[in-house]
Amino acid sequence: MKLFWRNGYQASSLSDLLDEMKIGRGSFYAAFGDKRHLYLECLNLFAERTSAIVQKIRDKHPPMDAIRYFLQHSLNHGEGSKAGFGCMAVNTVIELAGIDDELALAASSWLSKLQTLFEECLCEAGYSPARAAEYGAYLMLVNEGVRVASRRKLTRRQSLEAIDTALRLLKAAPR
Amino acid sequence: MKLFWRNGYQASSLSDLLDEMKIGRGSFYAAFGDKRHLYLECLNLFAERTSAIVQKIRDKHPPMDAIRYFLQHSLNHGEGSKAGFGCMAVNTVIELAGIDDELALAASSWLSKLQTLFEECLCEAGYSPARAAEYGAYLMLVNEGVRVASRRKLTRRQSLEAIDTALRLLKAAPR
DNA sequence: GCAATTCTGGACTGATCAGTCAATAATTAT
DNA sequence: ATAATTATTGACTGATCAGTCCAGAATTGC
Repeated sequence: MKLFWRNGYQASSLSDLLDEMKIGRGSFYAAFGDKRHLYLECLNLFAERTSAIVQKIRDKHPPMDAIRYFLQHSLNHGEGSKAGFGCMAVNTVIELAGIDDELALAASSWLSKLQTLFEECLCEAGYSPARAAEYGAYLMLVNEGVRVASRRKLTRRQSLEAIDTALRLLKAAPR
Repeated sequence: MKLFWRNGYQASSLSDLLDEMKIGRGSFYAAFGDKRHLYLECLNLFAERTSAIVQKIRDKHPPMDAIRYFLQHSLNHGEGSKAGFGCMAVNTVIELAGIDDELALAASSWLSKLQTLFEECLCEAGYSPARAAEYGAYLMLVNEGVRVASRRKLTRRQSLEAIDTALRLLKAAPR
């Protein structure tokens, strides 16, 4: 999953995957079907893991803080070394839209689900359902932007400041 | 350029390019060097064309309107059929970061230049230099988000509304 | 402890890839 | 008109790709 996440679908050759997994070709095809099928599984795993992260953050923090922490998560260059990977769903949409629409759609659908999680946080924070829907879409835009930005060679500070601005503007808006 | 823009670098095979350009292999290599070199040229062409679009819009509209029109541009499914292509620079950063850092950096640099154009508009609209810098970064985040969103199968309406929200929040902020 | 079953690795296949090159066609110069 | 130059083509190369398959290793059931 990490390899696909970092390098994308096409740039991850089967040999690369085998090296990373330390298994032989036969085992791979016996266990996972084919490259594409594994990618789909990894995409689902990414979605599950990310959902779990959101849940964990929501359990510990008030909803608006949770949104901030989620947007900031995995921007640190230390933790698990996933900085610079971006979001696997965003990466998939960009790389595979028009190339493999089924995979791109799966990724896009997960993003829609994440957007509803944003909406839930907003509702919980006292926003009206209509406003929650509107600002949920806004936060998805911000999220997509953050994940693109995290693949560029920008300082962590720059990313954090942009998130800060986006959330400060949101806070100033009526609930 | 259109083929690279729509399909990305890796998914555009040389045969695809030759079919699109309607030339033979030898002519291609005589004229463009190699696939990678052509991609870089296309990236530069994309940057030039986009700069020209920004200039054109700025000439016709007050600065804040110009920003809105730029963010909305090529979201229409009629005009030149570039809807769903996203931004070639964003696509390049996502696809090629870690794969071909030189190309990814070229794309990222152009995005930085675009960000300064946003800043110029903001200054022109009466924002202080400090605020213009901050909101320029914010607008780049929004831009990146919009270009990701435009590769998903969302309705044009959804994209426009998210842009609307992002700009309304900005307008409400102090200059 | 032995046999049946499952798992594993790596040689192999055909397809496709980017890039080369020499023969040919088109153009330009004289 | 003819020679020199330039442009174009598509067959060719070696590399790499995803996916197959079978022999041998490990595991399981009895």
